[in-house]
Amino acid sequence: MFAAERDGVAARINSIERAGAGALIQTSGGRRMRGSVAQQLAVMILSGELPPGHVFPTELDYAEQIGISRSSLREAFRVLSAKGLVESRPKAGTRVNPRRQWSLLDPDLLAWQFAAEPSAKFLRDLFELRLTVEPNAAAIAAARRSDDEVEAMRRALEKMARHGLATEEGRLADQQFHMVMLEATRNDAIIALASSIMAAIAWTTIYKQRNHALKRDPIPDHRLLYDAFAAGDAEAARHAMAELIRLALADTEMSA
Amino acid sequence: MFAAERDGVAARINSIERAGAGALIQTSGGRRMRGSVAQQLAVMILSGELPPGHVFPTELDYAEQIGISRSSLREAFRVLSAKGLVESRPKAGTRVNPRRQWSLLDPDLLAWQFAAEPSAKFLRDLFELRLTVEPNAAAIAAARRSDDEVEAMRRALEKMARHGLATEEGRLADQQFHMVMLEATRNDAIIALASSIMAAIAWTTIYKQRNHALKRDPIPDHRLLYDAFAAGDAEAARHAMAELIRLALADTEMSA
DNA sequence: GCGATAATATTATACGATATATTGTAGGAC
DNA sequence: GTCCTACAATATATCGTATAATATTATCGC
Repeated sequence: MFAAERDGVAARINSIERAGAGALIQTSGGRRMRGSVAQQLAVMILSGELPPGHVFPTELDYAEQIGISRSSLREAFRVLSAKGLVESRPKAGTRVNPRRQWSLLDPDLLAWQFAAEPSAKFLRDLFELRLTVEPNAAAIAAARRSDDEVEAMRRALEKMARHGLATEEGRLADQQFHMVMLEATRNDAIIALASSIMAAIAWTTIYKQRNHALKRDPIPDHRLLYDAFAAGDAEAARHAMAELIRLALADTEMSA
Repeated sequence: MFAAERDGVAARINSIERAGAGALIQTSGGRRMRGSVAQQLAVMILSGELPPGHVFPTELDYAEQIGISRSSLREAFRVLSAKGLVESRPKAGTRVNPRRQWSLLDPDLLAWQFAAEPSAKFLRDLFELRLTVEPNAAAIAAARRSDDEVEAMRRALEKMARHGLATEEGRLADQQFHMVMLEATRNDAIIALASSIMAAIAWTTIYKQRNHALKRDPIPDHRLLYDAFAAGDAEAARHAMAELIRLALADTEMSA
């Protein structure tokens, strides 16, 4: 009832990557309570405004400074700490961790990165990781898929072709297409990784697409992948997925 | 000063995967404060004792029930929420999320999984992910490595050969060997992923090895990988890394 | 100058009170 | 009879303060 009122795109992405990560995502919509401290702090850290080694003021001071209670600030710090961004120690204060300890692939961190215009370098890194993981995942999936999954992908592909990626329904079908394939790997680790990266990258592709619509027709790549998947041809699936990702990368770079 | 007093192995692993993830890890050493609620709850959820959909008692009741303050319980819930394990909503209470929303690759979650004897299925999934990611990472690294990194890996390999994997120093050198290679990829996303998985898997291999020491000599595999890396031969590096992981998998399965 | 010890600042935890949001229910309109 | 609207109950969200634990820092003694 209220989710539908929000920006459809943002709401959907959120629901894909995490049906609701507590108060933080909820407030990211814009209005609602005045919290969202964790997100704001995270963005400041990720953007480099608060560099590694930076020590925050004491909890009491900082809470007053940003106008929230100490309890709320502490809970925000706990969230950031859980994602490896900061670390709190008695007497020493709370400080920003070195980048190496950040959980960069955490769904929330990914979302927050993209909320603050990710660096081109990081985007390339993500695509390189996709190019590393997903073709192999497609090969595994093709070898293990069930007939039900083939059918589910066929339906998703059909819906995608009917609506096109310019519509909400079409993009949803696209996500479903990839999600079914991921689940066919029967590998929870791969599913967790690929789904969050995909959701994060969907952010950019979608919001870039607002300016100038995608010219290329994405259906042929997907159909090739589907055919390999349906045939259970692992190598063909690997190749088709790699090609699909390369095209997606080219699309985002072209529009950058 | 205090870290050295703890169990060397556990302390090192912790420091590798995250130099100190707040109070939670600290308490996992055994003593210290009576918190560690987040870890205990996480283990219960990961082990299936608290299945998805389970709703916790109200914060007031539950805090009293487990003997901590409501503030502490809330902070613990925030940590779990940040990792996608639970979700809290006014009036509805705090409930366990469906597995699909768990951040399985989070360093802490991995550590906690392994603390509670991970399922064989999950271990296989992780190795399959490693087999997907790391060979390609090795290939990328070989293409981009600097001479300094070759030198650093040579030293690590040498130290590893001198001490053997039965010693603390030898295992540390092993970790360094792999870490240098990962950093040579220049890809933050790949580094974040592979390092946390490696750290998690080191848990099992180490503690299994306490029972019956590893018979196989790991140096030859590593030397092959090093040679490919030093020569900048991407394909050879890919192949060597895949072989190395397969052997590691065979070791853990043999001892299982 | 160095080491042990005490002082101190800051986080960690605890507790009670208030604000706020969501859900479930009841009531009314069509 | 079904749907929508308004309201109330309840649980989380936030707040403010007090106490305990602890790591750093400084001081004192050797």
